[in-house]
Amino acid sequence: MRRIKEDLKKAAIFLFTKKGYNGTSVREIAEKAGTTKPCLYYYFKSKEGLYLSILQETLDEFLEIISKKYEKEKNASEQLKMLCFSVYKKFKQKKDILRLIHSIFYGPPQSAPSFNFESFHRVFNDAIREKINLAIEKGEFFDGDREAMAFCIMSAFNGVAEMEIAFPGKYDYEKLLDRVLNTLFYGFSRRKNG
Amino acid sequence: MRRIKEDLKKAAIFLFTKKGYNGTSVREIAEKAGTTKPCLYYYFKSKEGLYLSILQETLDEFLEIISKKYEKEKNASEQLKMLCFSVYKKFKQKKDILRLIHSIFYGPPQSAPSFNFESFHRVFNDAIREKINLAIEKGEFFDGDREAMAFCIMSAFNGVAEMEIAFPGKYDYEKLLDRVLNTLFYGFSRRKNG
DNA sequence: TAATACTTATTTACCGGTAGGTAAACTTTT
DNA sequence: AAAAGTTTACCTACCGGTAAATAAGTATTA
Repeated sequence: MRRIKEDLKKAAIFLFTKKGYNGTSVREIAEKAGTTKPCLYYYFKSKEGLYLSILQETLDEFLEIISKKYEKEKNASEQLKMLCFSVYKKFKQKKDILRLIHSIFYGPPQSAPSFNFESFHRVFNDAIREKINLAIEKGEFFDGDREAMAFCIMSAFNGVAEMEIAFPGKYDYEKLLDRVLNTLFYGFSRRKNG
Repeated sequence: MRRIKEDLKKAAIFLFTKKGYNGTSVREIAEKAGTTKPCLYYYFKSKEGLYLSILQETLDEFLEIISKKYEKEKNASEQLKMLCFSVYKKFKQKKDILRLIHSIFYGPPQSAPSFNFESFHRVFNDAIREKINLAIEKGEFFDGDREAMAFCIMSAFNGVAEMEIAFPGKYDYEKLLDRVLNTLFYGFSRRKNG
């Protein structure tokens, strides 16, 4: 009964993530959902409305994960790792949508209705920065260019996620993320000499 | 006289990079080039043909840059830096097309005709790996997880490029790249203790 | 040199198909 | 019967692609 709205959303996710926004027609979506086009317009104002509601929902889920504190671990670097792995876990859950979001965010400006993803970057970056500050305070990391350190960590995370999107199943990406973070953290660790 | 083919290609680049492949119609391209649609089909077999020729041309330019040896600098880490900055310089020249390529590569599989960009990643990664091997041989870097080190460098580079695409003009990205590489190289440098 | 024949380049006019979107009728639930 | 949900049938606009006519350049011949 009240199933159709969910079915439409699922069908839209499936098709948008497979063929992109412009490459997917509302007819296809309706058909895949086992209903008809006007019904889609009944529940969502437009193709754009359906699309934006999917993006917003996904963004919110991520912001929630990132906003947690991860203070159970004692070491700051372990807290940082927990943060990254939690976001990564969510990423794996929502891989297809994230692929879509990624390509829209970095893609041609008018290739899809515009949506502001900036908060994801800002919030994630802030969370990483906070843990880095803590790590430096606690003497785990050397006191260097904190912005650059945060950038390295975020980029490395992003790199693993992108690899997984581009070459799914080719590596054990969870292990890769672990190795890469270990390498970074070791590099950032306080030196005894020069 | 023989100007039209070039004009078509330029118009196509402008529109594809602004609106994506699916979002751009051949009519628009022809119009912007100051000619007509069948003329486009005269020079290029299809919309897809025009598109692929643009991508291939760009990929080739990058492969050429990456394949250089950068052996003028004495330090391995400086050679590595030169490699990154050379690729970055090319990136800035071709920013719009790279944005398009990026979003296709990481985007939904059927959002545009398929094109194999993998060689870019492989070749760039190999070039970085080679310099890392050299840096370790020469005692500049500690002897650690080389794959992870290469991954960090490539991801950092990628991160700067993506930032520049997403937030153009917001930072001095050349300086950011320098800072980030310095931070990584310092982290990878051989320690006297611990 | 001027008319010819041939090739290349470009246009007009059109094709079938599908895009996003909607009016209005019909069916089901309350 | 009123409200909510769903469908049929349709709209206009545009899509990628092409046939056929035409224009422009070039080589050949008289």
